[in-house]
Order: sequence, then structure tokens, then C-alpha cells
Amino acid sequence: MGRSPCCDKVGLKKGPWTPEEDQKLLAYIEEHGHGSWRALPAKAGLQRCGKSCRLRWTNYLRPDIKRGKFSLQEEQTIIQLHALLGNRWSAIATHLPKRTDNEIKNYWNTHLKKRLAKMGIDPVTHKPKNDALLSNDGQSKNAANLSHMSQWESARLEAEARLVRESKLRSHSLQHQLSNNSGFASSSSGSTSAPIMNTPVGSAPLPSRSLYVLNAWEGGWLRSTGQSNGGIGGDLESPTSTLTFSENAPPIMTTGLGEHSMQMIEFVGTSGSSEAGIVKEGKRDWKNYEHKDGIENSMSFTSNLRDMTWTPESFRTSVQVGNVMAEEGFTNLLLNNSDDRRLSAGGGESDNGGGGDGSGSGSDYYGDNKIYWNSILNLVNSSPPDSPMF
DNA sequence: AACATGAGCAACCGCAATCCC
DNA sequence: AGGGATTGCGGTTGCTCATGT
Repeated sequence: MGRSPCCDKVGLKKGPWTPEEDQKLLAYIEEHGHGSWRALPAKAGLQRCGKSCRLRWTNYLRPDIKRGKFSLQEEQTIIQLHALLGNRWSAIATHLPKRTDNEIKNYWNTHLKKRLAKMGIDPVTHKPKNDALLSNDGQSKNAANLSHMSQWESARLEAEARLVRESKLRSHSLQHQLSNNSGFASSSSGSTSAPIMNTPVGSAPLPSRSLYVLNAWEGGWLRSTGQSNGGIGGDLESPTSTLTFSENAPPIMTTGLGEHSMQMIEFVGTSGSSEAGIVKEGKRDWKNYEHKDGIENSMSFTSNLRDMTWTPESFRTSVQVGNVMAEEGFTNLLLNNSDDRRLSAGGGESDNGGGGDGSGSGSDYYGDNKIYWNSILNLVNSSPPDSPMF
């Protein structure tokens, strides 16, 4: 535990990498793999610490990195995921598989954050800056409920992200292991955490706080830049779309989006149930949530659902009815939760004044985006099976 | 042309989680 | 179980380049 004794810094080079150093590092990793980063620099003939080498590799030299401008779809994904996950850049990065967390973090800090601020949206809370004017009645209650949903979704997405990471590492060995063992067994010597549970695969992020932001993004920023959103999914690639774990125990909730399966995590907060749905190594992941904002909130979310007479059971029932029903049910739950649903598809700064329209007319910004999200869901449902997004 | 300022981005730092003996 | 070693992650720094004055 404790601080890692970083490499002996004496005589080690810092600062920008030269092409020669890059070449050495590349050549070594191509031939030997990176193995122990600590030992790598000496073997590769580099006057760098292992940490620096690892960073250079993961953020720059790795062959599967896409560089250059972020696409509209990538921007939207980042915003949406940031609304759900906060500054969990690595988790966000797993949904933009060719981007590094560092790159996404930089892009957020230098571009998106400022742009949102310009649009009158708090980049931290993803709410309109005058959201504080919301009255203290049902709206705030709705907002609280949605906040819990957001936390739930946050936990789900993070679990999914971990699953994606793991699946990449062990995609080849998994089948063999599963043939001998019904559970997931850790086989990697690297830092691994196993897939957690019946995890959503290929699921579209569900509405949350990001609703307002995305709508405003579309209505405001995109309009101003003349960009259209005709191609959600465009070059966006979600690694989750390629994964299925059907060999797992039957999921608590299973549905599909078009031809794509979607499995949901059970977040029922009863004491015994967690063992049923969470494989052993998954518990390690959930420790994180316990330490941070995870399982307790997830459980409180569950109880909150019950308060709303929206139990996981009812969710399960509804999602089993049909594919579309599944998504629409949850979406409608979110969207119908607002007292006043102005179905204005417009957004942007003008809408900002209306969303928090000061008059307290009952409109909230979650409810203003039904059309937007329905369009997203329609795209989801209608996207071709080989769509890179789902 | 010279300087100031700001944006963008690569890289570093240090904490925390996890691995492994 | 305990502790050192390793890795992952997020915040921050500092360099480079573009733009403005």
C-alpha cells in the first residue's frame, strides 16, 4: 500500500519524447510486449522511468489510437457520459475506444467545458446555471429522483466500462475458461478485475441530467455551427456493442435493442441478492462503489424507485414485454416524471431561459427533451445490426 | 518586429487500487 | 494477513504555437 516508490529519478530524462525514444519504445514493445513497465526502460535502452514509458505508450504510441479532431458524435458522447460519470475519464474513454482518457480529459477541459459554460450550462452539474431558481416543490423532487437514476446509470456505465476493459484483455481465453468453469476466472497477471455480473451490453446511455445539455447542444451549438445530428452513431464506436456474455447466468433483466441484446444489472438492494448476480471478482468492483458513490446510492436509488412505485420488478416486467417497450418504458419514466412536458425540440440559450423560466411554471429541463431522446431511441432501434454504435 | 496573452496538448505528479509474494 | 511492488487514474503543470496588441 501507500505511495509507489517511483523510479529512481536520478539521471532519467523527463519532458517531451523524441522520435528516437518513441522508436525505441515502439520497437521494444512490438518485439517483447511491455511486460513490467519498471523493467522496460533499461531493456529498451531508454533513459526514462517506466511510468513515463507506460504513459507515452498508452497515450500516444499505441497503434489503436485515433488522433485528430473529435467528431460531433464523440463530443455528444463525452458530454453525456460526463453528465453521468463525472470526471471518470477512463470510464468515459472506454466508450470512445480509440481515444485515450488523457485526450478526452484535455478535450473536455479545453473545449467542451468552455462551450457548455458559454451556453449557460454548468459543466459540473450539467444543469442550467439558473437552475438554482427552481422552486422547492415537486420539481426538485423529480430532480432528486432523476439524480438517483443518474447515479444508478452511472454505476451501470462504469460496470459496463470495466467489463469492456476486461473483455478486451481476455476475450480469447474466456471461452476456454468458460468451458471448464461457469464463472469468470482471473487469468491475467496484469491488473484485472473480472466482469462483474450480468452486465448491460450494447445499451444506449439512458436519459439523465445530460438531457438538457444534449438538447441545448443540438438546439444551440449545433444550430449555430450548422452541424446536424443526422448520424448519431456515425463513427462512434462503442466497444460494448461487440460483446455478449450470454453464457452467464440468466440476467435479471434482459431485453434487446433491435437485434442487439441488452442486459441490465440488477441493483436490487436486498442483502442476499448481490451474491446471486455478482460473481466473486465482481465484488471487488463493487467495493469501489461502496467507497465512492456506488452501491449505497444504487440501493438508495432502488428504494427511491419503490417510493415512486417503480420497482425493479415492474421494470423487469415492462422490459420483458418487448424491445421498444423496454427503452420507452424507462425513458418515459424519466421524461414523464416532469409535471410539464413542453415538447419543444428547440434548445440552446433561449431555451435556457425557458427551462428555468423563473416563472416556476412547472417545466423542468428533463421533460423538455422527450422528442430528442425519442429520436435517439428511434435511431437506436432502427440502427442496422452492424452499426458501430450498438 | 517585439512582446503579451491565451489555447491546446503532452507529460508529470501523486494518490489509490490492485497484485503478488 | 501484511506489506512492498505495480498499475490505473485524475489533477496539474509547463511547453509550444497562434493570435492580439
